Amino acid sequence: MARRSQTETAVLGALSMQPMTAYALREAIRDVLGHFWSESFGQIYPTLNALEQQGHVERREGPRSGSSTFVITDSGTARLRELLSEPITATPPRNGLLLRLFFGRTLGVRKCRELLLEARADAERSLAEYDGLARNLSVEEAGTPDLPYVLMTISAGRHGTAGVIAWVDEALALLDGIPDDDTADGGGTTGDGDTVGDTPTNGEP
Amino acid sequence: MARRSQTETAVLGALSMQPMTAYALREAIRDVLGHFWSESFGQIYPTLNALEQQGHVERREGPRSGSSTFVITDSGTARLRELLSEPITATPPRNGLLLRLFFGRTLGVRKCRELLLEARADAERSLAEYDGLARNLSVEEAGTPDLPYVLMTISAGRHGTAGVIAWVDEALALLDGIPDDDTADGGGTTGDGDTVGDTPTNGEP
DNA sequence: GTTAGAAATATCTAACAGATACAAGGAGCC
DNA sequence: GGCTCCTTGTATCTGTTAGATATTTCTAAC
Repeated sequence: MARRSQTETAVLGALSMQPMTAYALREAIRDVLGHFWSESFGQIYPTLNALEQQGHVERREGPRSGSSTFVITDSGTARLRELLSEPITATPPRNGLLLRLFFGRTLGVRKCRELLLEARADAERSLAEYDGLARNLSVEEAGTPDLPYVLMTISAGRHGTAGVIAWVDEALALLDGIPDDDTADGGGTTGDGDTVGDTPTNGEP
Repeated sequence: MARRSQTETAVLGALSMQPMTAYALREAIRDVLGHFWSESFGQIYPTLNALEQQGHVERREGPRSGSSTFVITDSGTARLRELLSEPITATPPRNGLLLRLFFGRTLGVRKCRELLLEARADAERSLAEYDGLARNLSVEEAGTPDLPYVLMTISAGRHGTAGVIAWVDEALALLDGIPDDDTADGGGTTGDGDTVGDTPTNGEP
């Protein structure tokens, strides 16, 4: 049945926790699911209209004139259960950091090192964030039936990030084994323009 | 300058290693960069045409009539270096597994456990793949200047996958702490249809 | 020699991200 | 009061991308 809209699942899921306006929906998805999911306005509005037509959500009077709050219906809840049970559509990978490192010989050792250090700093920042979040929620939301599921997703983030940190250190060690002059930009302080232009690709007789 | 086509970078990068037809390009991207990058035909052909017009690649006689092999030019190499130096455009996260687990109370404990076990099986499979790949390349490509960079990207896959495995075990432990009857589908052996339809959402007096 | 499949080119649709435009109401400021 | 800025809120448009699909030619098996 071709390609399914993933947005539908996220929207129904968010509405299953609380009725909201489209705007609040985006905020909720960004703030709560943000570590592993994202939606844009361009998707949310058409999806809400479609869901309304199918009777999966209902439009109610919003907090101000011209605004509407959306409420999930029984058929919407059933639909959500259905969507959650569908096989996972894997999103094709697109890791800009790894793409740059793969062509690291063209990019140059120095820039690779910078990218790696930056990645580690990012990872350490979000690791602290995950830890704080988990600690807070465990206290504030203790006993909530959703808590273990939420903690699961946070744990996923934590482990992923820890993996990144471990990897960066290994990658930096690998980088240290490469002579600087083997690159397109061997650490020259001026931008570039001297060593650039050839890299004979191969020359083993 | 708004949103840049990431495809351009991957295409130029692949052509920087070897001249290829568009078809071979897709194959190479899938097989070599597949662990962290993906491209589709729908992107590759227009991108090649644009790159040709800009003089970054040249079209040569292909291996059969009507087919063409693309060769990167000097200006293309320079362009690649430029693109690699651009700031990384982060792809918005979209993890279908975590989305399902987050709404795990709606999905049901049993299905969550299935998803987690499946994820671990996948992870173990690709972990073995990464290890084998790293071992092979270290021998076969020993001394190639690109080797350390390739090993870096493989190491990233390894660490990420190892993180998934560690996480799954933690998540399964969390799941075990949830009583089965707290869910929408408490382990009934028949598909569904009996317990489905309400879930009073809360009922603690 | 005919057919099965791989190599190869090409296009179309739907999904999606991000930017942007716009309106209305509240908060602070002069 | 009038001004501006910020937040809430709705809505659309463009460019990017994934994946499906149609079509042709070459190769190899039968």
